[in-house]
Amino acid sequence: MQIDAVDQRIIASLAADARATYADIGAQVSLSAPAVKRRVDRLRAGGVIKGFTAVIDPAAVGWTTEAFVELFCTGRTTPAQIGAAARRHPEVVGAYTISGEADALVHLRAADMAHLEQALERLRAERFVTSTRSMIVLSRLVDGVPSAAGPAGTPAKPAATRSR
Amino acid sequence: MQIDAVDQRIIASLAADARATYADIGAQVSLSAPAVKRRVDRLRAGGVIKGFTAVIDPAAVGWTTEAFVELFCTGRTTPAQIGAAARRHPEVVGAYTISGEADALVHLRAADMAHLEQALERLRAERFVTSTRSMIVLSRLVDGVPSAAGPAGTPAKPAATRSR
DNA sequence: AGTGAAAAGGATTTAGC
DNA sequence: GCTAAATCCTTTTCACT
Repeated sequence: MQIDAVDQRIIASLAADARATYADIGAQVSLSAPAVKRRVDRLRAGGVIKGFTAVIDPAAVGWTTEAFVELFCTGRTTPAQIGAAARRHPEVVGAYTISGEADALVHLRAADMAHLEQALERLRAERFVTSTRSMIVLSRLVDGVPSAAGPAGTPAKPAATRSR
Repeated sequence: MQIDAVDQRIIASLAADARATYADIGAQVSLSAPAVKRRVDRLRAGGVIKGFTAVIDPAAVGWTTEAFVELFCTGRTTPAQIGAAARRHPEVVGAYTISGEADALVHLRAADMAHLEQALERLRAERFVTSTRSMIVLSRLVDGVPSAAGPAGTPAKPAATRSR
């Protein structure tokens, strides 16, 4: 899908405040409200904008314990299998296949240590998991609060990627 | 701050669709639109809802390369120092102090490998960083798309946390 | 193809209760 | 927290470039 500079700015604006009115966004990008809506509709239909969500303080809703878990899997385990398994556990907020020692990295969020341990047990019970290595989150320093200057807000290829 | 069961459901609804109208949310939780707005205003003021954002497909905006980097720091490095440093780099979308071998885990998102390498170099140049270990993301299996059944959508302490 | 203007239908928000 | 009313936004249609 094709997205131009104006689309980029609309995306940045929505990332910073998903409840902004089309008129407000239009003022930022010098477009009328209907024009903005048409572009947003197009971006949504094209899968560029996957949805709109509220940024919640996890602690405030009682999810105070977080961990990243490296998964070591049996030889013939597909990413799809890992993904399907990860989605079965509500505590999983992120899952990635990775290069390096481990096969996958799973981001867990739980109510407390006991809950986290329980989720971890469930995860380890998956047939393809041979072992795990956990990193408990002690403090969240930065966490996906798009501050208009984040990835979505900057040009697609910032600065340039020349090698040195 | 105090949040009741109705607040929880409103949060879940907004996490699933931040652009839902107050009337729609009200229909889900059996409240009138103004009542929902008052609660949302209160939740925002109390910091429970930190904002509203669009969920963007990183690939669509040209950020195709992602990595998790374990940071090993010098003895007397504070979380605040690491957090401040992390926020200086726009490629950082998450940063956490963790238990285990490393001191911190940083989630990076970049346009391509060259850009990622450049960001990593900048990060390694921070005075308190002694060494790093990178895990390149090969595929994103799950990534914070609150499907109404995620953390924010479930009761604060799901199931119970009894030990076995 | 894409934009702006206008009108009809809703949503938000401020009241009063 | 609800209802009601005024204001503002959204969304469609249509004409223009």
